[in-house]
Amino acid sequence: MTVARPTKKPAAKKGAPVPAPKRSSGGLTNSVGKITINDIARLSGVSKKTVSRVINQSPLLNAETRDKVQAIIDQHGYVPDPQARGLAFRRAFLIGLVYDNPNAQYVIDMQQGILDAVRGSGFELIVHPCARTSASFLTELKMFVQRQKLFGVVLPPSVSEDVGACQALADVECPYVRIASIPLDEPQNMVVTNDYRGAYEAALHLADLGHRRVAFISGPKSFRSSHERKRGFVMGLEAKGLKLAANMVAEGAYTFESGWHAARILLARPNRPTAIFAGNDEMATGVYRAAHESGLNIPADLSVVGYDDSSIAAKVWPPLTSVRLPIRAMGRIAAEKLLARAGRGPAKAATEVEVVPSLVTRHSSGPPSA
Amino acid sequence: MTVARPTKKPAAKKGAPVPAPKRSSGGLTNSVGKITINDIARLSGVSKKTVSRVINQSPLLNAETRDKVQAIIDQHGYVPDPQARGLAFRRAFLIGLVYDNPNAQYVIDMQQGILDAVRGSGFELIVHPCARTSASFLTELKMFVQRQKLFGVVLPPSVSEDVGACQALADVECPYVRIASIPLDEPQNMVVTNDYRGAYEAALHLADLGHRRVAFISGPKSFRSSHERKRGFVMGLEAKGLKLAANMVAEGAYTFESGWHAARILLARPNRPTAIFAGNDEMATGVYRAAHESGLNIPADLSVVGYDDSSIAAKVWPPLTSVRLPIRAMGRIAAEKLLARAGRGPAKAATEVEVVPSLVTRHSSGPPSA
DNA sequence: CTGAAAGCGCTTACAG
DNA sequence: CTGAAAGCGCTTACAG
Repeated sequence: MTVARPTKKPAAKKGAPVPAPKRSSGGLTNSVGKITINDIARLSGVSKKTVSRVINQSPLLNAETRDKVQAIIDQHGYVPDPQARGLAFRRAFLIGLVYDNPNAQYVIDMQQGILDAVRGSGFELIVHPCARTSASFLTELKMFVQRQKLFGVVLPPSVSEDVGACQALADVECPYVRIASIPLDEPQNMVVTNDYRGAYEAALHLADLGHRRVAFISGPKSFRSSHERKRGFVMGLEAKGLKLAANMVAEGAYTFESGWHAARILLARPNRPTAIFAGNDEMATGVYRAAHESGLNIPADLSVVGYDDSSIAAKVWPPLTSVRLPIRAMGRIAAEKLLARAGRGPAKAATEVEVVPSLVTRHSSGPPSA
Repeated sequence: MTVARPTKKPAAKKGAPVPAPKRSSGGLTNSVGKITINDIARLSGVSKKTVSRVINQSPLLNAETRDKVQAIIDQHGYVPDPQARGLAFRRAFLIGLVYDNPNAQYVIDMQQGILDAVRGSGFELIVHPCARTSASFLTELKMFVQRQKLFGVVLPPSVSEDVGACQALADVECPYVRIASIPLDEPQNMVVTNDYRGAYEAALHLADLGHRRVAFISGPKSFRSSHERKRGFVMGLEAKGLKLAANMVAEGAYTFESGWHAARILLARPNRPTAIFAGNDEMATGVYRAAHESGLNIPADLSVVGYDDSSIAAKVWPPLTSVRLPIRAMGRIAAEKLLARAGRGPAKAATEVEVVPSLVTRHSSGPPSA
């Protein structure tokens, strides 16, 4: 049977000892004609089932047998075919990233983090942007996950807050990890970002600088983080004996334009704020725009603090003070949790769940001039 | 055989006509117990091979038979298992995006474009960031592609310019499409971005505004686009009777910091430029920083033009004039070319290859004050 | 134009 | 602790 295959590999067929294959340059790429579990079985003189046991690290396996087979595997640089394995397992070795997030840097960082976690495990990352508001969102999500038989999916905000999506995934028995401000689910399904704390820090920072009249631009109500960041900010101010006045709050949509618009409104209020905390960096840059238009100097006339510490924060002028989230690490932890389900990866991944935001002080915040 | 499977689907077993399955809400998700090619074959009273012919749109097939089978397929919302299909085809239904690009928005847009192209085709996108400078780059690339049996890969700059990477892909017989400034390969393997033209436009724009003393910050020499953008800029200036002085050129690295540094050097030259064309937006924001530090007002004292029209362009102050590349469309075209290889997708995709950059005029460019 | 057999490369029961 | 058989859901020759 193997005979008929148009393999480019030399010899190595017909049982019996074979000369170690020429491992040219890299040593890992023994040309195109791929070596299979059957080859390894024959070469090590065991059944393919036993090779399979070695691959899957079955515990009930003679150490000697294991080592012998492993040696052959290493020698030939054999790697099992994920497709065939997936077909037999009825599950693909693919992690999905389902996102609905306008922040490109956030998504890219998260992708990197997931890939950090799967490196060397044979898993790969498949991306799936989506529109939560679309009528076919849930149907498409189910289709995607079912069809690809995904091993699991990572859900960053705001998909992570979508109850329907999580229910849909549960329906098709697809493991998921949600990344959100607060624990919305069992620990093994969560990475908590503690937005409350980040916003709390931002409040202390502004209060310590001497600001008394501060404003807040929230994200959309549909985002959990909007509420958490507001709550943390309010609590932080209170800890310093300050209050967030009702007319010092405006709702944005986590976009540049919405931040701009909201800031215009806040700056037009009688007794305008000397500092604005924006729910994310995108909106903070919108605040910059409004300040420029009003002839306000940052930070002399107006202090601005953002959230996310996205790549834009260091590039605007003046550089933006912002709350940093370890996004890449969050992606890594989320993927590790998924792998932990399969007994791969550290077991503690199932419980490690918290991530701590930290304030990065730059030049957009300073003492009030008045 | 099918009997033993713990399917949740009702009836529909044991040959013979069956009641149409309850297509609940969406109609597409008939629960977990997946329907297979065998079910369709039995239900339509043909062999599975014939069903396979319908799936793969075989031309030599009785129209009547085809319609009958297709009806059953539609009725049950049957979708072939990509894993099983891939195993038999010896090729996965996955498109890879192999990138080494620091611009997050660029990568995200490209991903979106690729997904635009594969929508409904059953293909999915798998992402693979890489480090071209890493010693194991080529080995890892080969491993990745071979192991996943990728259907094809899309290569944006600068991986697209890597001869070794293309050779490696050819070695493992993996189709690829390169996105680059100029035709580096056969048309079916290329999407050409015509950077020359975009830079030419930028030159005309600045010359028309009345600038005589203009400067250029190039990308790294290792990027083809660096040379093309410079060449186009020089030619554009020449068309207006201007020259790019040797001391008005600085080399950057397509990063914020490098743009900042290069601009400092250029602005310190005797008889400083009244306009700077940066090789990309990242570097243009660096120019902004340098201008701020020198107390130079944009555009009154210094005009700035960028390249890419990335999302940051509209958010900095003043909004940045930049050359726009239709990145999402580029991704779509690249993926279409890959699908065209399989007879899927429009045949013209094999030849359509050019993309046209366009200048987006904002407020960072104006007439020189002096 | 259509089908029965063998196979893609792996794993899951089931024996021993 | 190890193996022979059957199977995952599809397709490729090979017949007819």
